[in-house]
Amino acid sequence: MPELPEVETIRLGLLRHVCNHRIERVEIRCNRIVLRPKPNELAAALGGQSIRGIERRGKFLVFVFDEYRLLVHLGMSGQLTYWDRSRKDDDRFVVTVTGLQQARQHPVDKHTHISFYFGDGKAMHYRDIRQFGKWRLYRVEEFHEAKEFWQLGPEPFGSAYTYSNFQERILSRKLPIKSLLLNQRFVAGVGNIYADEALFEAGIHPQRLAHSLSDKEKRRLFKTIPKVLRRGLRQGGTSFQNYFNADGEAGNNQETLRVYGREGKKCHRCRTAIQRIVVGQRGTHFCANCQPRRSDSARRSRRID
DNA sequence: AACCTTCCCTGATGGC
DNA sequence: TGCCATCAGGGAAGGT
Repeated sequence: MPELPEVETIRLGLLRHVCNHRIERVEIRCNRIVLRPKPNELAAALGGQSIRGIERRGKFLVFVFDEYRLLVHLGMSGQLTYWDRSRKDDDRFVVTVTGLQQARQHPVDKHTHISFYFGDGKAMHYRDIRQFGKWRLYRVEEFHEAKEFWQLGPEPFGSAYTYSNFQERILSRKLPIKSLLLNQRFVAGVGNIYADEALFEAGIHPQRLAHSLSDKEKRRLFKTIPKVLRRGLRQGGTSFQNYFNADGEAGNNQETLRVYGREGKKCHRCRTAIQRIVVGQRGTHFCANCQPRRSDSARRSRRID
């Protein structure tokens, strides 16, 4: 489940390896991955092109070519890794246990759907077990048609991420705050893990309706979103199942998580058992003591009563 | 418009 | 040991 920190980590790793590399040949083996234009057309377009840069917006990677922009969304289990003939493949790549395992570079297997071959024994492989990833190639002059990209909300580390805008767009929303956080048009790059973590840090119950948050709570949430994302980025991302960086190595952020994946374990802050519920069809983890169902102000007025 | 549900997919897991 | 049902989840599409 690559979210902003994972996608950014992959971007930085790939950039080191493939920037200004010329693609000699594109091999596309998938038949189900959402990919536009069709495989042979996409392969033909990118053959001979050089990767001028790699950018990121939310969970999208943008490969920059002279005449094209390639949007890649890794979905649930997409992996982009660099391959170099002079480095040894690692047959431990297929991971069955979560945690600290290292993947390293892997040979093409049945889940490796797309490969860029750069020549001289170098390549970039796209592997995607659940096939929820999406690839979309645009000519530069048609890139403005990429709705899913241009409709993204503000980048949490960018200048467009301001509190006045943030609170304004929460006001009228009557869905659980957790669901709003997962909406990429609200804030770009937040997924299930970091949504739970940000709500914990802000002390807000995930089922609280967005419009019911007090100004204090909104301010806390506004701050904790970039905070937990930055921490994830510093740790090289969260490796639970399928995330590995461009060199096939796991991240370390799973060890700093306060609630995600910690059902039944003790809250680091108050030692209450972490609970798991379902909100908007997504597994949601929280501490019932640190994240009360009632807002601060509601509890105050209740006390006055 | 906003919100909710269903669906896509494979591997891990647990019950029997 | 094996078989089968269930679960995980980002986001598009369809329904209310």
